[in-house]
Amino acid sequence: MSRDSSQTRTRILDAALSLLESGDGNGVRMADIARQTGISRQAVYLHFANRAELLIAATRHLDEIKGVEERLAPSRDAESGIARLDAFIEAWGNYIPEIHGVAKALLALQETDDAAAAAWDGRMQAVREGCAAAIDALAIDGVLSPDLPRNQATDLLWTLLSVRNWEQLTVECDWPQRKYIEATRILARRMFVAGGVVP
Amino acid sequence: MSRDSSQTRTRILDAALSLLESGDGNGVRMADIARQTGISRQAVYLHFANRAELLIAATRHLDEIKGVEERLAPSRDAESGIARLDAFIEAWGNYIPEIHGVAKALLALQETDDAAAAAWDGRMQAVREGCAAAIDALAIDGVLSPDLPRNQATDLLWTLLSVRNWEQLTVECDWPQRKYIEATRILARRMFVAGGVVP
DNA sequence: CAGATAACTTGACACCGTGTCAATTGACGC
DNA sequence: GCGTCAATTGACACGGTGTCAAGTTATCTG
Repeated sequence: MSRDSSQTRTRILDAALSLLESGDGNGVRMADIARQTGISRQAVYLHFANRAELLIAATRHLDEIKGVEERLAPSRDAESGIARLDAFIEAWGNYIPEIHGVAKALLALQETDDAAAAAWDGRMQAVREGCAAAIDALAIDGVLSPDLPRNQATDLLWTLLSVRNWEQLTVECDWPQRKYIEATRILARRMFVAGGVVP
Repeated sequence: MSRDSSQTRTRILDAALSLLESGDGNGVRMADIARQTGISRQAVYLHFANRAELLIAATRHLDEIKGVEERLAPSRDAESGIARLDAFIEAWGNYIPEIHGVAKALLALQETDDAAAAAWDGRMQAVREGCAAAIDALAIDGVLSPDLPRNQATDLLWTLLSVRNWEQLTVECDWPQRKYIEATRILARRMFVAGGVVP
């Protein structure tokens, strides 16, 4: 079974991910991925039509490996709205560093490639739904800050939790991951919870 | 004086800016800029060593045209810390849309080009200083939220005011500019002002 | 066992955008 | 007239993506 197509496919994806995670993420060429996989550059094109498609598949592959779904379960099971907000921030905020390499590559591709833009957009919409659910949970509890319409609050939370913001605070400003989570949680509480309760 | 070098230089910069402002900002090639200027592609290279240098010069040129300094004056002249924070958010927040095209191009270049990265970093450090001054003004007034060290508060405000966040809220979420300013101001107040006063 | 099938290889090539080089033109001042 | 300098034309190298064609090798099937 050394000639199994789907096996080579996952080998390519694994190779791509390892290169994207280590390294800057931007300088990963098709030839690099091929070399890392141990096949010819052209063979990569037998499995993926182009670079964008490969990167998109890589993010899906990464999600499977990392298990996003299970990570988000606690936030869905939270009892109160505030607990849900906290759990979501914690789950997503701690997920970002693990996907950062791939995210950055996809983010860079976004400007020039429609497929990549669509793929990234899809993933971000999923995050947005998580934000919306958290905001809704606050609203149901009656603790959502009254001056903010739900969808606006969702937009804001979503923006707050962007990969770029994580990048700026941890990479640029050298914050440890814990502090990032802490600050984001406080910021969200003060912004979205009526009365601005601080833990 | 039709053969004045510096005059052609500014014509190139003007052309580059007009292309960057309209259009996506990313798909602006050297040939496009040359055509828009009305000269040959090679002539552009007589004035700028490479694309990065041209874009950097374009941002400086833009700052001159738009007059950043004058815009920031009100925030420096503010009486109270809170007034200063508000004025700074307003000044910078309303400046972003005007520089957005160039900013985006420079931001995209950042990953691959060191000079572009340095140029962008320089501008962002200037913004950071504005943030630091606003936070300091709050601290002097004794109204800075006590659980936040000054430099951390500065990092946070700086992140809040990033071009990416503006982009996400206005372009992605379709917020009108006014609402962006409003929400950012509220967010900043609740986060940084002790007691979380809302205007 | 023959032969089809599919994965993969090698090598060449087109395309695009950046940047470089050389030879030439034309306006200007001295 | 001569040098200078902006600018032009045209060619070309480079790097990265994507394509194409021909050949190899292993596995399944009749």
